Amino acid sequence: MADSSKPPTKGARTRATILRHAAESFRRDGYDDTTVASIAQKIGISEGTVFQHFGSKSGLLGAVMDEFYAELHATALDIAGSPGDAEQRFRNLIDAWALRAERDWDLIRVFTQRARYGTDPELDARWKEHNRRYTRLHFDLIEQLQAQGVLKDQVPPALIRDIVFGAIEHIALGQDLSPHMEIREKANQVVDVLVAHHAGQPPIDGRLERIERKLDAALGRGDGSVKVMPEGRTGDGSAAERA
Amino acid sequence: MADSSKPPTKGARTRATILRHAAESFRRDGYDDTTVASIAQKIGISEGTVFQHFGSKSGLLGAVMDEFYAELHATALDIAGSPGDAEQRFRNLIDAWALRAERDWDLIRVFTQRARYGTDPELDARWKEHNRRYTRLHFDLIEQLQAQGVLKDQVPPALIRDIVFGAIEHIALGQDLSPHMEIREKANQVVDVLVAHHAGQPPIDGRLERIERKLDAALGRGDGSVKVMPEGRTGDGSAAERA
Amino acid sequence: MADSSKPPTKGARTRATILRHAAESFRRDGYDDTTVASIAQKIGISEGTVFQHFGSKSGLLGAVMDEFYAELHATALDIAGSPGDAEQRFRNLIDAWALRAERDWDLIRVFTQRARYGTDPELDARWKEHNRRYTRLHFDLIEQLQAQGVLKDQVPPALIRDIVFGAIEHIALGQDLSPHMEIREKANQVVDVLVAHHAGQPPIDGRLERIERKLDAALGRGDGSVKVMPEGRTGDGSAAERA
Amino acid sequence: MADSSKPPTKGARTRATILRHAAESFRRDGYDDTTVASIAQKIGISEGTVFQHFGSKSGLLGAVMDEFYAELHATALDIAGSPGDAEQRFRNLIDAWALRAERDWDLIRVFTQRARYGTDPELDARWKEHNRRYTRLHFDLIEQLQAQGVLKDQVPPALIRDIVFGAIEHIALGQDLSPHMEIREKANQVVDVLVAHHAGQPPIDGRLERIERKLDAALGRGDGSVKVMPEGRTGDGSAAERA
DNA sequence: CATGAATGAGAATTCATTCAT
DNA sequence: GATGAATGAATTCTCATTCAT
Repeated sequence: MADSSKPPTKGARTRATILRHAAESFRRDGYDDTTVASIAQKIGISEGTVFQHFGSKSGLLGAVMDEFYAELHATALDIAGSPGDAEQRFRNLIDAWALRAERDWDLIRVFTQRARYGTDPELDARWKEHNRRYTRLHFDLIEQLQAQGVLKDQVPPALIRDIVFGAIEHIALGQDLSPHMEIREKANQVVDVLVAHHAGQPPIDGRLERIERKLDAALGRGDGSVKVMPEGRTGDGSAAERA
Repeated sequence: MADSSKPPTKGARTRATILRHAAESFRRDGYDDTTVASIAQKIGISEGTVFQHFGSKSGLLGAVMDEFYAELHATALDIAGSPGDAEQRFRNLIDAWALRAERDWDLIRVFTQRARYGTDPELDARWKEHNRRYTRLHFDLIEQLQAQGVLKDQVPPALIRDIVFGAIEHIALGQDLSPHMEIREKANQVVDVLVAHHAGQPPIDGRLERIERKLDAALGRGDGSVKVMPEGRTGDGSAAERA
Repeated sequence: MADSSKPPTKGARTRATILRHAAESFRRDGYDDTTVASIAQKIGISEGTVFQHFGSKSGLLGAVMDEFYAELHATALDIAGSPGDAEQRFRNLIDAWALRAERDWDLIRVFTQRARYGTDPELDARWKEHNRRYTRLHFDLIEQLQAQGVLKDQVPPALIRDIVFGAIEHIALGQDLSPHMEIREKANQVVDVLVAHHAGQPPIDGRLERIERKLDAALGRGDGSVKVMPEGRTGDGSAAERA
Repeated sequence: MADSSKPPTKGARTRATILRHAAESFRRDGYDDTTVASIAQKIGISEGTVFQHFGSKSGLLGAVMDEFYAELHATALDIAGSPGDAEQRFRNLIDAWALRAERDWDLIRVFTQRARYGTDPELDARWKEHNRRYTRLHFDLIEQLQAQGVLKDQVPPALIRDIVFGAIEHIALGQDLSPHMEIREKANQVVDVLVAHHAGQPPIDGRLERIERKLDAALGRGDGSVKVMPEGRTGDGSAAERA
């Protein structure tokens, strides 16, 4: 998608300029209240030029979408390919999306309205394609995490994806227009809910601590054995029982 | 919600007819591709009449929305007020919504596109109001369930709501146009994910209680720390044990 | 087509006004150089009103065409139904068309260009229907005349129609823009060509008569051989004569 | 007409290619629905190139027309210059045109619509010039045939031309889109109608013969003054009679 | 010769909406 | 309550055409 050759044709530069201004306008005014004329005028080119490059207004939105997802996907690829903890990479992936939603929700909102909730099949198909590619990265990680027991493995990966993305969207939508959205934070919480060892354990943890303290008190001991549940639904406790 | 007066004025009947056809048209063609003229024509009335009754096209959509939510809320009220298990009532509530989504997604889609993703503040406000009223029922139950330990209580109720509804929407959107949508089934799975005793804890809980009781007994104490999960299907095992 | 009820609705009056001005504009500027805007403006109505009444620009042309043919057909019906000589009625019919072509060729030219030579199937169908109805009158007379021997009966009626109308069109086209077109005269000649006893004979006939009379006088004879060709191919008599 | 120089310049080849595709497109889609862009694209050249060669879209149509008439005229010249019967040559000429109409009516239709019924004076002038040159051949033959008595000589040659071509056009137009058009056959019938000895003259002939016989008898002579219609299938009888 | 980019001037529509009757 | 007529503003999109390179 990025042309690595140095000299951008005049056409390519025009194209990029249009794209930039179009995105801005869609963000600010929404799709319906953006007119091709206004974009062209602001750039100082002819209206026809826009149509020559993008064919139609919705084609223009499509191109803006392409660019958005190209960038998003590149970032996501970096994260997914980074070394280290699968869970962390998954969290980073989600966080990257949440960050994006925080920063550019107005644009995402337009994509969503026109492509997914709209009636333009072409645009919808285009969005779906982007999404498939993008979500595949998550999918892979989800499966890995399920294998590791970090994510519950009886939940279909697609459902986990729906929960994460659906919830984030709902959250973003709820905070409509607020300047300081806390989407990232909430997105993180959503992941917490799904990650097994976080999944409501705190209370258990609390109780475990209490119990441990009682035990310690009763037995006169005091070590750090409480970080039980390293992987999730561990039969571990049974070991204690057995004892 | 239901007009208890018996003789529906001629005007009222016209109004109802318009509403019915408008809903149908919105469902089938979406908002933009529905014209007031086409609705009027199909009914055989004048375009002006529609405006007489609803003021504007978006007012008409608003009215369709009102009707939809009136019915939805009535159903929800019934469920919420039904006797029995809070969890079951919660599940029924969610299921009712999922059922609705399965049956009438095309209409919900229009509401969402125009009210939530759209730029009409009035319509959005109207939707928000309906949603608030509707979601309150869930909210209450969520809080109850958290108190009962069925739902993790460290997760803010609003987040749980966002997860449930967001996920369902995502699912519905994904199954676009498919005749046999499995929204209900998936919605149920979403709830499962959120309900604590499915989250891997049950075994732990049972053990914890046992352990704590034993300890208390051993230590000669008897506080109420165990009142956790009064409804949870977990206490059971312990009861058997106690016996 | 003509509404016999007296009070023309306001709508009907508007419609008629549009029609009148549209015809004028099509005549003067042709189809392409006529804009709906200019028509509306000249009348002092909104552009939208024109579209409300006629749906589209080509629908407007269609309506103009309808009116043209309605009038034409009415006239033709009168002529066809008038008492007297079939040949005369046929000639009058053709003459009426030629007169029309002389007076309103600019409009007919537009019909022809758009409906018959154009690419709008709807318009073409509309024209064809009018033409069918109109030409049927000629057809009937042609058949009658063939039965009477006035028109050669070995020529298919449709061909006679094609010759007459085709030739007139060709003539009209050739005299393009000339103010004093002699279409009627030429149309008459075309019919002469087709009518057997006129088929070029008149001048010859005159001479022949003269010659024959002189000869008879010179030879001292005096039979009735001059009533030649009262109906058509009368040469027969000569056989009798010979005898 | 044909470029006798052997090595066609690259430019010339491009020109020819454009011409060929343009003709094809005009035929298939008509003038309005043909875009210069589509032609260029199909050939794989730039839009500008087309304008380089033909100056304008209507210039392109003009060039296509030139080519068409060049070929047509060449054929016609051959026929007109062929040895033998004038009537036969006339018939062949008409037949060649009818054949052309059968084969390439879609293109002729475009010429007619744009040049003769259209509003482009330049194109019309161009067409008229071609037509003049082409029709002159017919004209000459018509006059010859009239002198020979094959065609009625009191009918102006121009009218005969209008009848023939007008009728053929009408016929072609009527058979719209039909795959097996019988234009040639009908065109032949049209000529039959015009050729004297078919046109009801036999009776006149009969009388002329009679008269001549009377004269001969009266004057005691017996020359070949009957040389009228040397080609006509009629003179014969008289010869036989004379014998 | 050829090109690719830019243009620009419409022009036809569409439709929600108003209002007198 | 209902209607029919009129509105009118706003917008997308089309394409032949030009021109610098």
